[in-house]
Amino acid sequence: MKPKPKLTLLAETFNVSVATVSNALSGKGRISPELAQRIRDGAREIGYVPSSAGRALRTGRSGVLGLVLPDISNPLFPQIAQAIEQAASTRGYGVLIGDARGSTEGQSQAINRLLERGVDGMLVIPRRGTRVTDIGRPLAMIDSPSTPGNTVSADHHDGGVKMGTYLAELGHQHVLIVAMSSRSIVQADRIEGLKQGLGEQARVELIFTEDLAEQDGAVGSLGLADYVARGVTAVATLSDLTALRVLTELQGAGFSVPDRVSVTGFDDLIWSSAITPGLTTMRADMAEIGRIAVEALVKSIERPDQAERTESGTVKASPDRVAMELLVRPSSGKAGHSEVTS
Amino acid sequence: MKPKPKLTLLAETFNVSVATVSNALSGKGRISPELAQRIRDGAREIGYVPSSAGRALRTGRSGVLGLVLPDISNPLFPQIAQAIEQAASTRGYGVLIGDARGSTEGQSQAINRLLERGVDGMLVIPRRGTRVTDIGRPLAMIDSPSTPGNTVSADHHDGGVKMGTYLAELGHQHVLIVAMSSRSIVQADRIEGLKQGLGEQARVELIFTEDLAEQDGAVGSLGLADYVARGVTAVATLSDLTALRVLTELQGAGFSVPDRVSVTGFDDLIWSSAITPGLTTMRADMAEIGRIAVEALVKSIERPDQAERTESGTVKASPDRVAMELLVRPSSGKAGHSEVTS
DNA sequence: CGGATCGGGTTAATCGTTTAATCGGATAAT
DNA sequence: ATTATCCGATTAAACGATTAACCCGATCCG
Repeated sequence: MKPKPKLTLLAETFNVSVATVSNALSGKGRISPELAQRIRDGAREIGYVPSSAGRALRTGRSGVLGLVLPDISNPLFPQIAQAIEQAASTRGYGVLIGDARGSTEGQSQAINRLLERGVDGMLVIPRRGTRVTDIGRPLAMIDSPSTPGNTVSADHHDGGVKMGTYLAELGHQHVLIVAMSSRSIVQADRIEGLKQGLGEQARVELIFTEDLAEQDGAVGSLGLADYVARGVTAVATLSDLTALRVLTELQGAGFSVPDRVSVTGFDDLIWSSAITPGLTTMRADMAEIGRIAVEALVKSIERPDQAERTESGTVKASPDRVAMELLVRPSSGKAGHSEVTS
Repeated sequence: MKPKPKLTLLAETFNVSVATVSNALSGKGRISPELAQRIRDGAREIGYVPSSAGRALRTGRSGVLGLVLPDISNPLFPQIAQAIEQAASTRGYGVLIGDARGSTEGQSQAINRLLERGVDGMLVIPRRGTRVTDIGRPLAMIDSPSTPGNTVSADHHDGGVKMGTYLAELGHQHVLIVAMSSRSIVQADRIEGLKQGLGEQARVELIFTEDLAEQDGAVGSLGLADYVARGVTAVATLSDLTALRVLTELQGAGFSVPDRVSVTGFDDLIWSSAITPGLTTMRADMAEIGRIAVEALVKSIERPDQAERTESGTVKASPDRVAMELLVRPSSGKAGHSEVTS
C-alpha cells in the first residue's frame, strides 16, 4: 500500500535534500529552526522510523548490547535481565540475549553469536571460573568484586559479613553453611564473609550440595537432622533456592523454623517473601547494578577515550560494587533451645 | 592494527571480485568448487565475519527476533526465554528482549522499541487480556489455545483436566482452587479444566490471591486453615509459586502435606523438585513450544507466501498446542482423614 | 558450420543513513 | 568596492553486502 517512509520520501515532500532531513531529525547540522520543526512534525505524521540497518552501516554502531548469561534457567536471571533491559532501553540500546547453557564452550559460542550480530558491547555474567577472552569490543563483567576484571557487582563478601554478624548477634554459635558449588567465586566470597561475620569463636560447618548430588541425586535429602542434633542452630545458605530446600526439609522433619533452627538465604528471589515463614535473606539492588554496568559499557562505547579499563581489558565502573541489604523475615530468630540439649 | 576483514579484502587477496567472494561464501551464484573452497578457507583464516548491518541493509532482514514478555520478573520466564533463545539461535536468529514491565502501555512501548531496532518478527507473550495491534511484521503469540490469535502454547485446559482427574482419582471431593488473577486467560483455562477433571460431584471452591492482596497485603495469609477445617482435602493452585505459598502456610500451621492436605501446582518451576515434599505439578514442554513458535515465525518471515495466518493476523502453527505432563511428587496423596472430622 | 547453451566469472546498482565538503547569496568588516 | 564571514541548505561520498545483468570463451547440437 504505502511505501515505507524513508529519508528520501520526507525530502521530496518538503522539497529539500535528504541531508537536510537528516540534520533536522538529528539536530546536528545547520538548519533553520522552523524548517527543522516542520520536518520533524512531518516525520512523526507519516510515522517515519529510521532504518537501523542503514544507520548501523553508516555509523558503525548497532545500538545493541549483548547479554551473556551462564544459564538462563537460573532463577536469579529475571532480576538481572530486567535491570539490564531497563537500563539499556533508557539509554537507547537494545539487548540481545545469549545463553551459555551451562558450559564453557556454550559461553564462547554465545559470545560469538552476539559478535556476529554486531553488538556494540557486551555484558557478561561469566560461568564460574571462566576467563573471557578479548572480544575486540567493550565488555562489562558482572561477577564479584574479587574477580579479576569485574566491572560491577553486588558486594557478596560484605553481604556475607552482614549476614554472619546478624546471626552472631542472635546468638548463633554453631552454624551450618550450605553452599552449592565450590568453584563459584561469588559463593566463595559469601562464605568468606559469613565466616568473618560469625566471628572466630563460632563453630562453622560447610557443605556443598554439588558434592551431595553425586551420592543422592539432585533432589536428595541434605541430612540436616543430623546437624541439628549435633547442635546447629542456624543454617546459612548461599542462595534462596537452597534455603527453600533447607527450610522445607527441616519443616518436614518436624523442626520448627525459626524456633529450633534459623534459616537464611541470599538474593531475595521472588518467592522468598511469600512463603511461610518468610525468608531472611540478602538482597542486592540489581537495578543499580544493571544501571552502573550499562552506563559504564555505554560510556566505553560512545567515548572510548574517556573510558577506563581494568587490567583484564574489561570496562571499569565506579562504584564497582553495590552493598547488599539484609532483609530480616521470620525464618530467623534467636539461637534457641538446641544448645541446651546438646 | 589489522583492518577489519570485509569482502573487498578477501577479494583482493584472491584477485577476484567481491561478487565472487560473496557467492563463494553464500554458495548461491555460479562458481568453481575449488575456488569457492579456497575462498571459504581464506575467510575462516583471517576471521572474516560478515557485517550484519551491510547485509541487513541490502537484504532487508536483520536476522533478529523480538521477544516481548509481560514481566521478566515472572519466574516462568527463564524457561520460555531459554527455549526461544535456543530455537532461534539454531535457526540462525538472534533474540532481542523487550519487557512490558507489567503494564499495557509498557507492552506497546516494548513492541515499538523492538520494531525500531528492525526485528524481522516478534514473539509475544501477551499481558492478560491484551490485544496486540498489527505491527506490519510476522507475529507469533504464546498464550493459551483459547486466546484468539494464539500461535502455540501449552494446552492449559487439558493440563487442568489431567490434574483434576488425578485428584479425583485420589478421592478428593472437596478441593480449593487458588488462582492469582481472574483476568488471565491461561488461568481461566486451567480452572475450567480442573473443574471438568474433578467432575460434577466434587465440591470446588475458588479464590484469587489478587483479591486477597488488597486486604492483607501481598504476603498475607491465605486463611487456608479455615478451608481445611471445612473439609478441603486438596488445594490445587494454578502456579507453583502459589503452591509454594500454600504448602509452607499449611506446614507452618501444622497440617501435614500430603497426609492431611494435598497440594498441587503448575509449571514445574525450578525449585518444585527440590523442596520437601516435592511438588506435584504440571509441566509444559517449553522447549517444544519455543521450537514450534520460532519455526512458524521464521517460516512466515522467510516464505511469507507459504505461511498461514490466523484471523487476528498472527502466525499460525501446527500443532497449536502442546500437551502438559503430570508430574506426581510427594505433595499429593489420597484424600485422607479430614472428611472424617468434617 | 552457425547458433544456442553453459560454466565461471565481472560490473554495477542498490539498500538508507550520515557527514565532510561545498555552494550561493546576504551581511558585515575593512 | 572588495573581501571575509556566516547562514542555510545541497552534493556526493561513503558504510559492506547482495544480486540482477552482462560478458567471454568453450562446448554442444542439429
